[in-house]
Amino acid sequence: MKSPTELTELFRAQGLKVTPQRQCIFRALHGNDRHPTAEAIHEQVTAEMPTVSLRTVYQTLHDLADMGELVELDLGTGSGRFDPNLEPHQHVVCDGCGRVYDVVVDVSPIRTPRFANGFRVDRTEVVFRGRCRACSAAAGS
Amino acid sequence: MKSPTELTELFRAQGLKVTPQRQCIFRALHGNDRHPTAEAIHEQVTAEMPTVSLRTVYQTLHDLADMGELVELDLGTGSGRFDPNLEPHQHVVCDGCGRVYDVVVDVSPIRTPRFANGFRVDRTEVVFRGRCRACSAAAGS
DNA sequence: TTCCAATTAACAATCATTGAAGATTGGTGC
DNA sequence: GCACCAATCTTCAATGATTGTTAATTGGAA
Repeated sequence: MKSPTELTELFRAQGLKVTPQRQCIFRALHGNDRHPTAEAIHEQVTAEMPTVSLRTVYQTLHDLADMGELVELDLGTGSGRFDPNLEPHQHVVCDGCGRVYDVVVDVSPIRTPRFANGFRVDRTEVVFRGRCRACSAAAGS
Repeated sequence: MKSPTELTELFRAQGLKVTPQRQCIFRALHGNDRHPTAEAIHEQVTAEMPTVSLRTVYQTLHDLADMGELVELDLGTGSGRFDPNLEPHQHVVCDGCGRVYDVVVDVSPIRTPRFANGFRVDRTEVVFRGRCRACSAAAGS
């Protein structure tokens, strides 16, 4: 994702308004590697601007995703997550607490299958699932 | 997933009751490679037994998943899906219609990363996303 | 046939997300 | 600076998937 300053310019260039709410959301996302949910961003934003609605957060998050500045993730943790990291990378998901971490692994050795039925593969996702140390200890086993 | 007959024995052996509802659900799942949602199974089941509730379908599906006879999938298509195919395989998901297909690809060349933070990886999922022929045509591009 | 724990159906409730509508406000043009 | 209008905001209702609760029903062992 671009920096808040660059996003401001980008929004203006597209005829979109740069509201204080949006700027606050930009800041909450910038450099955020926690794969936040809309709810998480909303909490962070309302700490600074208590009146911002969850609806506005969803709206802006989707706007950014549509512009390609964010990637929306559905990793089966119950709610959508937003990733400002646009570099090629994979995700590690804890089955216990749902936390998501980044990893960079070379997935090029996976040969993309070709399908007789004309399915066109756009992208290959690799997800590593397991338990973080804390959840591993908590769950026993 | 085991056959309906084997599941009947398995349930009895575990002190669980084998009701007509459950047997009907077993049959709906047996050999089903469509990665059905609970809703889809419910439709199939009510065609035969109109009074079976969606709640019962969810319950039985989760019971089977807990017993390891089904794998619950969350592929970001809006609702959970259930896969009776217990062989190692991967999924192909259409971004347009949400349909899910199976593929077998060798994922062994992916080296499971080791983490300094003690994260223990249990399994590696590979998902191919794109569009089936019909959705590809419909979306243009 | 009896009996009880397991199961069921019905219904309310939850959670994440989206739709709608009226009030507010960036920011361009004067 | 000021007016104006489309873009944006908040509020609140609605949706869809899933789960909790409870009272009634029913497998299947004794």
